[in-house]
Amino acid sequence: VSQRKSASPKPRASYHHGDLRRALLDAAVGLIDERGPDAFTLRETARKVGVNHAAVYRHFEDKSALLAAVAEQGFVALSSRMREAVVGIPSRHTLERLREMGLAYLAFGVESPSHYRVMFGERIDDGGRFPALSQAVREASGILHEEMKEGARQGLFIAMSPRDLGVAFWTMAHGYTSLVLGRKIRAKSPKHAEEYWSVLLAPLLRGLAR
Amino acid sequence: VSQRKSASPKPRASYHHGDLRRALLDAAVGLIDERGPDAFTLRETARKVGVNHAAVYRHFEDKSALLAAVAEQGFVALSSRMREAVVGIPSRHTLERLREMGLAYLAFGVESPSHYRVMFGERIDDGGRFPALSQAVREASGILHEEMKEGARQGLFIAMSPRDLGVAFWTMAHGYTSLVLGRKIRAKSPKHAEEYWSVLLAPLLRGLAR
DNA sequence: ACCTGAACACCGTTCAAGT
DNA sequence: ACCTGAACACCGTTCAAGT
Repeated sequence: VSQRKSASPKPRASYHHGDLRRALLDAAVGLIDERGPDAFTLRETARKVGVNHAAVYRHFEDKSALLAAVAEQGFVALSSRMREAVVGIPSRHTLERLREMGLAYLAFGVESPSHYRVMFGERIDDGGRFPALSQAVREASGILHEEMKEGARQGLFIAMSPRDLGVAFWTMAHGYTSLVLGRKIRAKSPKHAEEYWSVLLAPLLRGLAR
Repeated sequence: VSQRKSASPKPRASYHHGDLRRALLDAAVGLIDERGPDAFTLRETARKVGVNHAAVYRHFEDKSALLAAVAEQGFVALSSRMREAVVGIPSRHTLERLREMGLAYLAFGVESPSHYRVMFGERIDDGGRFPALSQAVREASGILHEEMKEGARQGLFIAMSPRDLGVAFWTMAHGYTSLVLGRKIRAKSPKHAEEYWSVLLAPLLRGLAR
C-alpha cells in the first residue's frame, strides 16, 4: 500500500555518495519539473536521492541555499544558451545576434521552467547572501550589455547607455517569458510562442534603433 | 514568554464575525506584506484574525482558493488604478494615456508587492479553476486592448492588431515591475524606479508608432 | 568526513462535535 | 450557519550519536 518506504529499487549499499550535492540539485529540479514548485521539499528531495533528510544540511545551509544553488545553475545555463545562440554570427550583425539571444532566452525559459521560476520567483539572495548567485546574474546581464556596447559602437542605437539598452531588452524578454510560463499569454505551441515573441520584440528593436 | 497565545488584546467575545472572508483576505495580504510570502500560512492568517484555523475552510475551499481570491482582488485593483490614472485625459491623447497607465501599473506593483507577486507568482487557476480570477485578468488586459483600439483608429500605430499592441505594452510593464520587485533591477528610490521606467518604455512606444 | 534517528515546533486538511 | 478541538500525515531545522 505505502509505496514510499520501498521507493528505491536498488537500495544503494551504505557509501559515500559520489557527488551528493549535485544529486540533490538534480533531484530538486526534477521534483519541481515533475510535480510543481509546491512539491519541492528538502525531505522529498532527500528521499528521491535515497538519503536521510538531515544529510542535506551537510551540503546546503538551509532550504534557501539549495534554491539559490538551483538559481545560480540556471543563470549559468542561461548565459551559455545565449552565448551558444550567436556562435558563428559575426559581431557586426548585432541585430541578428540580439534576435537570436532573445529566442535563446525564451527557449531556456520554456525548456527549464523550474529553473526559470526559481531564478525569478521569490527573492532569494536579498541582502547579498549567495554572492555566487549575484555573480551569475551579473554575468548573464553582462552578455546583453556587451552586445549593446558593440551595437552602440556601430552607431545602431538611439542615445541611450549600453547598460540601459541591455536592461530594456532584458525587461521585454523577461516579461514575455514570465507571462508565457504563468499562462497569462496562452501559446498554442512552443513554435507559436516563439513566433509571437518575434512579433513583440521587433517593435522594441525598432524603437531602440537610431 | 510566548506572545502567541495572548496575541489579540481585545479578545472579541464569541460571535459571528461580521465579514470573516474579507478579514481573512486582509490578514493574508498583511502577512505577506509584513513578513514575506513564506510567512503566509492558513494557520497564521487565522491566528491574526483571532479564529480557529479550521474556520478558514468555511470561506475558502483550500489555500489555493484564498490565494486566488487575493490575486483576483489584485487584478481588480490594478484595473481601477489604470482607469483612474487617465481620468480627465481626453481619449484622443492616446500616447499620454498609455504613459500614465504604465506609471499606474508600476505604482501598483511597488505599492502592493504582495498582491503583485501572488497575481503573477505561482500559476494558480490552471485548468480554469477560479473563473472570477480569469475574468479579472481579462478585464485588466482589456483596458490596454481598448486603448490600443482607439490608438489604431487614430492611425498612431504600425500594422499590428490592437490585441498584440496591448500585449507588447503589458509585456514591457510586467517585465519591468517584476524585475524591480525581484531586485534584479535596483532602484535607489521609488522616484528613481519611476523615471527609469519612462526611459525604458519610451523606445517601445516609439517602435510601436507608425 | 559524512550520514542517521529522534525530537521540536510548525504546516494543510479533515471531521465529529458543539452553539 | 458558523466555529472549535483533536487527529493525521506531512514540513524545516537541530543535535547527539554512529561509522
